[in-house]
Amino acid sequence: MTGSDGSIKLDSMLCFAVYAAGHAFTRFYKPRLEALDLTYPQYLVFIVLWEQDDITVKALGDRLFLDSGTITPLIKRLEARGLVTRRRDEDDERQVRIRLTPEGRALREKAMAIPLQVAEGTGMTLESVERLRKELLDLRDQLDGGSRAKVPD
Amino acid sequence: MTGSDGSIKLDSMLCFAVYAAGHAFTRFYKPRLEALDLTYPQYLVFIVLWEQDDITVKALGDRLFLDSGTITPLIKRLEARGLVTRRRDEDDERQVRIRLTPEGRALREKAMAIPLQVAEGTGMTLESVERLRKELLDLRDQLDGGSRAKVPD
DNA sequence: CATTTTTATATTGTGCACAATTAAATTGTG
DNA sequence: CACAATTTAATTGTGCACAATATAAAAATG
Repeated sequence: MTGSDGSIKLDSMLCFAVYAAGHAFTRFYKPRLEALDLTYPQYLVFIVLWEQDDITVKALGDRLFLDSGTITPLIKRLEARGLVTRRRDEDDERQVRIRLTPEGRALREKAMAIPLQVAEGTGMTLESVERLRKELLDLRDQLDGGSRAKVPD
Repeated sequence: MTGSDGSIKLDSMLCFAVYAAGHAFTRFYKPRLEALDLTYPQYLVFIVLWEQDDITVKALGDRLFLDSGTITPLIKRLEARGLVTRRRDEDDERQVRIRLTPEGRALREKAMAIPLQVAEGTGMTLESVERLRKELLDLRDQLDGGSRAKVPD
């Protein structure tokens, strides 16, 4: 992270490598998501909804590590396009449940081609992808779990 | 990336691991950058400027993989706070050169403590940090270099 | 050397991302 | 049960991130 003189070196910083790789992924996805007319974060929301329909804003946020300030407007844009519906839970009116419309469900077919393109785009083997993914998962847990994980209060 | 039924699984996607780790880093840096009153992207700009002062907007963008649409307003905010100056290059008036003010240069002292905190925050050895960093660098190059690197036009 | 082409920066508009705040519903507690 | 504390979403405001476009300067071309 620092040179021998104590200076901070961009090229040796892990955070910058993560930051730049993230942008590269977004750029890579952009043309592939144009057929679906989705942004990358919107695509992630659909992946969650295709896995589990009828989910609350809270659960969606927990899954994607995003809060309502990000999710609410994103979902409203999808709702305006008729891809999802938003409805208050009848038993707990604090919660808003997100559901796929038939149109939103149908997007899944168009999306099926993308994972292969991404796999090819990374130029990595399935094994090295899996290893890297796991390392990043541990890193994330370390960074926002911190010491709490080891010493619970 | 996909399950045996062809479904897309968030938990097996490398892109999401990168995305989530990036947000975790930003969250991790936030309280540490409060003493400098800088955002994470602003901090990256200063790291470049501390390495090489008197740099053009273009060169800064190349270094951080950002375009003028991102950098120009960011720099203007730093200029408004008296941390940097912007001036057209005399020999090539298309270019704008960014320079540190004494105040901007002084921030470096306050920043020196951060790298160690981050190193501790990751909970990783220097070797594994370096290995992961390099893998992400290759991934980034693959993703936005693509096949062009091998077959130039 | 006039004209095209390229390069560098700025601007506008859209969409995240998140802190801080607000509002409403639910849960916990005396 | 009353009332405090917690939970869930939405809202407001700030700051990236980037596509598309505009503008001006410099370089390339015939």
